[in-house]
Amino acid sequence: MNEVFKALSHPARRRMVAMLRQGPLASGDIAARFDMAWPTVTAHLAALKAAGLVETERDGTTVRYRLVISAAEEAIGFLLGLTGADGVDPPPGSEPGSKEEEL
Amino acid sequence: MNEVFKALSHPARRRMVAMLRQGPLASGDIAARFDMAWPTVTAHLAALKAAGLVETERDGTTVRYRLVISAAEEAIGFLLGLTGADGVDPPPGSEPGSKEEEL
DNA sequence: CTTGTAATTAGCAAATACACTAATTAGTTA
DNA sequence: TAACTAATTAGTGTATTTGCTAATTACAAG
Repeated sequence: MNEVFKALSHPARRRMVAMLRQGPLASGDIAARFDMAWPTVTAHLAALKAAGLVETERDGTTVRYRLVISAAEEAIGFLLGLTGADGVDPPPGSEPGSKEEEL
Repeated sequence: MNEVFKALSHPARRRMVAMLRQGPLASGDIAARFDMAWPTVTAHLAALKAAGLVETERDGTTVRYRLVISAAEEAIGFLLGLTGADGVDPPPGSEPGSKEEEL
């Protein structure tokens, strides 16, 4: 959960995640859409991967990155808890018996 | 939006936000629940305030912090876009005419 | 106006995060 | 094996973040 929020704390990484919503992309295709060096992009992708937000698949020499929705849903769970949306567990400590994985 | 995600990228700040869900709290009351120096807590609260996630109100010598839900909803909007939830704007670039405030 | 409590600001050190270039690995093809 | 493309890893410099202690501001009461 912490890794997820940390990963989403950088605008470039949020852009990457948004891009991948439309479907998997090769590392180089992603890098081409950013105004930074490819290795920098690789590092950002590695952060997303460490957070579980993306998965990779190798196809020949290219590596394709795919979005993993379930990881993003952790973050949604936390935020929806804040809004008081019904049917969602309140944040830890606010009520007995919460999952305590969060924060 | 960026400030919001950056603010939520630290576990202590997420805890603070979660605590405030139950209602406003004085700076000192918040600090007392953390294992760090009060000025450090003040700095975290300042980050939350800069992100628009909390507001302050002075009452005598005490300063009370209150959660601002609407700021958190920005982040929710981004994340819900990722999940493909219906009725939510897709992330910028994925479709023409999106608001472009995000990322 | 002095004292006491609440809270923030200043100033600093240590740790993280970011971006770059150069070097390296992985895989394909001649 | 040599050459070429795709991608990552290494190494480095700088900037930001995080936490601390000490000093300061803001109010209320005596």
